[in-house]
Amino acid sequence: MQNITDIIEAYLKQILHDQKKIEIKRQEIAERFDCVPSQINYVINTRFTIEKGYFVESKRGGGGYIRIQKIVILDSHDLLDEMSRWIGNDLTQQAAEDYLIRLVNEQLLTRREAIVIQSLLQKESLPMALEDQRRMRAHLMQTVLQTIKRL
Amino acid sequence: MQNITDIIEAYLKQILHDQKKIEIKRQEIAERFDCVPSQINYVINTRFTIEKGYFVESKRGGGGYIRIQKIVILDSHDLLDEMSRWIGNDLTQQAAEDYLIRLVNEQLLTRREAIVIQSLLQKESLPMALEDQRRMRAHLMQTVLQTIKRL
DNA sequence: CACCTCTCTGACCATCTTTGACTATTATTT
DNA sequence: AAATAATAGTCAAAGATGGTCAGAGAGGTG
Repeated sequence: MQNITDIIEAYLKQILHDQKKIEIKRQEIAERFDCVPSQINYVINTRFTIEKGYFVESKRGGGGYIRIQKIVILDSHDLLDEMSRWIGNDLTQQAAEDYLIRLVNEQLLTRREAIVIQSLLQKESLPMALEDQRRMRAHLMQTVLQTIKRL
Repeated sequence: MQNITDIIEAYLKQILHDQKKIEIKRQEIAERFDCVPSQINYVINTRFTIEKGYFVESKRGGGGYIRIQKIVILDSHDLLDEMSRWIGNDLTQQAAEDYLIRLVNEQLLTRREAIVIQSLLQKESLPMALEDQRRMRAHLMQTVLQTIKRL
């Protein structure tokens, strides 16, 4: 946890812990952590994705901003359907892990369950060409989502 | 006990004696013991395997690490290893269900966990020729058995 | 000595992070 | 309306780690 990305991520999440939404100025954050502005984009693109449950908006030009919100979906059924739609028929290993973590946070899965599922979705478990792997992973994840509904 | 592998192994295990988990930087350890970085991989691959009761994770790139955890060896590991042997690389849907029921009875899985796994091993989840399906199912089940060890 | 197994090394690969030049968009000023 | 200023976005290259693998080296055994 000495790389800037993790530090900035922690900083933003800590704020989001108290507030549901934050609005930052890219340049300001970059200055505060002494990094280039595009670093902030990297943090957002890798740590505040839809898979992880965040919604990001931004505006350029004078008075520009980046706004980050934690997505709250009250009805778990809806969350499962949303996830299903997001996934479609293509899913990377990283995205799968992010979704599983989200499901654990939403208490739709236990940590143990997520670990087992994750192990089945990792590339070592899907011995096939990369493209097929992602399709297969998506297919299995869809099954998981449907199964959770009946648990 | 004069070769570097043993020395590094002892060093790491001594730390693991006090802590359940350690996180190292490959390069740092290599420097400390004056060896090439890949030596660390050798140590890990030969001395910190799942069979020996260790679980290892890592991350590359800036802020990368290697994390080693000691997992508790249970008697039930024998059962898991036996099942693994029985299954080999071919598993029917019915047999899979039977194994899962057994695992639930042995309290190695919860009912919910078994249901999720079963849903992933059913034929609808494995869209491929029947023969491949059975091989794939066996492969996934093997993953499950290994994963259970570190739950 | 011949042979086998375990260890060690280094070249090459894969993945994640950081940086900066260039681009796109919006607001403000002329 | 056009020019300028103020922001944010994109992308590819460089940097920072860890992983793999094949071959060389070392130690033991018949």
